[in-house]
Amino acid sequence: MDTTEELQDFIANGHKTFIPHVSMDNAIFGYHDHQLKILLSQYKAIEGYCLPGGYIKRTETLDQAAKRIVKERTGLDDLYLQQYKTFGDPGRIKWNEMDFEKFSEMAGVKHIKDSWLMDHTISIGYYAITDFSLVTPKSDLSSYCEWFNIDEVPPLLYDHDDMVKESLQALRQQLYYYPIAAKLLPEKFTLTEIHAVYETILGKKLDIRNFPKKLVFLGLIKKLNEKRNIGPHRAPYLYRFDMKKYNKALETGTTLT
Amino acid sequence: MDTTEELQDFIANGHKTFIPHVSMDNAIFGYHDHQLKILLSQYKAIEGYCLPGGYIKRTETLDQAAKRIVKERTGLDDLYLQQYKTFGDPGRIKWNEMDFEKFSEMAGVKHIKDSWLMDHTISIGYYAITDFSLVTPKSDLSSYCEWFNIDEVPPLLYDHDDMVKESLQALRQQLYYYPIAAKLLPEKFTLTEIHAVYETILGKKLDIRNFPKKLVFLGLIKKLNEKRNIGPHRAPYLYRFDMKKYNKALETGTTLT
DNA sequence: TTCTATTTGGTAAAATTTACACAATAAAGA
DNA sequence: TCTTTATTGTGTAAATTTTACCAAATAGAA
Repeated sequence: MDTTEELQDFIANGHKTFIPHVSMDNAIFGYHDHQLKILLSQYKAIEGYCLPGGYIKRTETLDQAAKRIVKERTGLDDLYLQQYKTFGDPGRIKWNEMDFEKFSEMAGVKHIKDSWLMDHTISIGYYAITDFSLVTPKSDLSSYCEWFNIDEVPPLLYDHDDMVKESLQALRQQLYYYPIAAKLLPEKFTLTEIHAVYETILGKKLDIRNFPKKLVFLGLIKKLNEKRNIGPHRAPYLYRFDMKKYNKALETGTTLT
Repeated sequence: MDTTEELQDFIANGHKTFIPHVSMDNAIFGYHDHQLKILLSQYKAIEGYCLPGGYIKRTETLDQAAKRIVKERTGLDDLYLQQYKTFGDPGRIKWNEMDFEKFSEMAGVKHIKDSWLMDHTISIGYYAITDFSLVTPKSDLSSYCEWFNIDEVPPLLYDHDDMVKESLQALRQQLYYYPIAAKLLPEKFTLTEIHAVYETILGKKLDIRNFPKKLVFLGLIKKLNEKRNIGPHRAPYLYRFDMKKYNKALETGTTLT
């Protein structure tokens, strides 16, 4: 939403387009060159950071909603997306009087408290991950948006600390099963690059010599007959993901380490 | 709900107590003596089976809601409960004219279609598991409830086939990490008994001699200085779960097979 | 006392994971 | 052209874990 009119219409009539009482908050992770970040947004009316979120259209699937909301913030279409948990404890959103006042003022709407937005709302959690160098976070009328290093995330509003913790846990687990790294690397990549993806996301060291063995043995990545010349030293071979093998491994349940 | 009055009040005023647009459907699994079953319910007004479900009170947490809904059907308090996925695709619930008519008639309410119940509703999925020999399924005014063998589940209404599939998958995965078997066995049990739990839930054979090794090695179960005399053959030792070790294993991420 | 049915302990083989060292080589600089 | 530098590629032995089995132990029935 970029104009006050749109926002006012959303407050007055959004419940006709969107499912009331149900929201979606997305943990959008970004990886690039040994760094893991997460996208946080800050409402202009309310002090503090939270995960970027939105509402679900009555006509779209949950996956579509997640994709749309993530695209609104990142401009990207092709990220790895996964539902991980739904949050709905009573009192998960706590606004004080000043929050209401500021929001009322910002939106130019009087009876905010009576709005469909202010009734008890659960939140479906998705996480996403992409290369953050491809993204210019998009702010809108009511919030700024910005990347934070994963170990420099400030305390967040509502139950969003939980969300970050649980989504990161889900991401780390699923890195072993799903071709997540494929969305974070160019089509052809070196072993050093994919090694860095795993080390950074998992937050621990992995032996560079042993790391590729199983990946190659299972056929999940394939060595190409090409090298990349990147400096005064031996040139690394390039590799590529084999999605067919990955899907087969998913079915049979074979897993890395 | 056991009376027509209660049902009518629920239809007219339920949205004040419960969160509208949000429901909960529970895959309640039952294990006993090599058998895995699931609890299905059949509306009296509507043809076909589905998972037992309910709505979430505005004052309770999601876990509390799941516990309450499961208790309504099983009478039990102490089952293993876990959220696994939320479902919310448009058109997930399809009622035809006859369904509306029958339900109207059963409830004695005219304008069912205008009710809060009939608006687009998402469903939070929990699964539960317990010993089915402890349970007498409770039916109520609008539905019967009954155990089905897991491999004899008929096609279900709505998106509930998906729910069974995904919840079973989650159960099987989590059996490796969480002390689920502890809720399915007496406090003291034999290796043969716990072996049967794993084989039955996972749906595959596990070598009886190798099976206990890791469980015992990790200290998750502890051998007692007691035997149980059950027939004309060597008496098996009894074992007990060590919950402290289990929780420690959960934190450090050690896993079975 | 013998027999039956089941449990238990143990061990060798196979598979997987871990630890670790040095040769190969692209290109920058002399 | 040769040397130097920084990184990548390959291989193997050791340690650990998993798998596949056999034979002894034993409670109670016959």
